[in-house]
Amino acid sequence: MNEPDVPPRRGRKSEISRGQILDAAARMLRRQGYGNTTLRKIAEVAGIQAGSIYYHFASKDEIMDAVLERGVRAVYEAVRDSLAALPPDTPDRRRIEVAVGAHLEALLSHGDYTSTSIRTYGEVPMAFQQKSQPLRDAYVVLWQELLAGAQAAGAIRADLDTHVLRPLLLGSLNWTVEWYDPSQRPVAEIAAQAVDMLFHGVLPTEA
Amino acid sequence: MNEPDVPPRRGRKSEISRGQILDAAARMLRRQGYGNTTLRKIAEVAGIQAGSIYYHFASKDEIMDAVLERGVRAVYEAVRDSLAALPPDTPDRRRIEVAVGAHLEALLSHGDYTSTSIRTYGEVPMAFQQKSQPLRDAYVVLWQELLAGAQAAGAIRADLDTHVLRPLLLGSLNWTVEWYDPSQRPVAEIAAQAVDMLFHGVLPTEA
DNA sequence: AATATTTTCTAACTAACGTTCGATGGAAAT
DNA sequence: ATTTCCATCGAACGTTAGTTAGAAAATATT
Repeated sequence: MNEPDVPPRRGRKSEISRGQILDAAARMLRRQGYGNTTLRKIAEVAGIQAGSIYYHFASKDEIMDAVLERGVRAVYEAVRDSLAALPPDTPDRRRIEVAVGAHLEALLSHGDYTSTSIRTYGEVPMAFQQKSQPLRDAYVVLWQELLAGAQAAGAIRADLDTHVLRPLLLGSLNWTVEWYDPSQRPVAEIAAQAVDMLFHGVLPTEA
Repeated sequence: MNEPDVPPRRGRKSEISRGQILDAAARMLRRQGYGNTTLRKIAEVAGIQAGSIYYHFASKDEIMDAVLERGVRAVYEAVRDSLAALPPDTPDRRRIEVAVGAHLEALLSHGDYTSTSIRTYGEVPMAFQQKSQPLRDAYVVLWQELLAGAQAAGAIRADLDTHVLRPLLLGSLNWTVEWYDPSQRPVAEIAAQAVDMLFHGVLPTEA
């Protein structure tokens, strides 16, 4: 019904169910949070029986792990790749602009995984916050180097602390998952105004 | 301990326990999220038995309600009062600066209630998101009027959409509950840089 | 067509949840 | 000293959570 046109020759239907379980889990996590997401509801959304989940995953935690990791990875790779695709001599301002756009686009257009990895991360047991921690750290480093590099090159004011600038900026972007409404504005418009404010501030240009 | 100086004559020890239960709930909610916060753990932290909670609250939901509402109210009133305390002729820039400072101060210094009302709101059942919704709406209106008024007075660039500016700004501030570390910097320093960035942007002042 | 393998279902188990309620201790009032 | 009322305890209830295991169905292999 919703399989790709070329069904895998040898016995891998399992992948399809596994994907549906993850999709259902990501959607439920995003909407109802960790506390109200039960295996039975996930199974219902995925169209199978609760017990059947255990053929694909060893535990509920393993599902959470998979969803969270996939979310962070999607954002991380989107930003990293969009930066890597730029010509080597791209000015720092442009690189920041691209990174902001890629981050927001991945967050808001790329399904439930990314939103969930932002919204749900703070409320899951520490035990499997740690599983995706290396990726999260790598992502922070990516931004930190981008901003610190820009500052060293003179593209960002020298009197700002990039260790404050970075979380303030990323917080502003991350929080969009709580309020952004696709029916109101395109993502690009949010990104454009965010970059505009970041660069020039909100005060009118004066004498 | 935290009562008014005139202890109630007749039998009001109940208030103390009630406060301890709320404190415990707020702390647990902040650290472990809604899903992993159980009545038995709250009772344990509060130093009483699980069943005893029901002498003070009718249900778990009532506790959540109380914690959430108290959190939003603290932030709302802190910002509202700090604005009301300003002289009537205070320029818009200064008013925004004060509001940002009050919001951050309430969020980061005022205990677990405010942080929880930010972090946990998105993951509780809609049924009692609605209880604190009026207050939340009022707070949004407060900011919206502050910013729109400033823009009308020419203190904010006319080409910015305050309906995008507001959530971007508040998101940046709200996200601090995820990363701010009191042992690193005072809150005022974060507030100062946030306002600086908001007003002037991060680009160097050029010719 | 028969067999072997992969996937799902059904039904149950245990633990923990929110909640209830009668018994119990201690402080205030008589 | 006795009574009254407030606050807590302790043990239990019904429900639902995550999880398990053997039977059954679906699919692939020969």
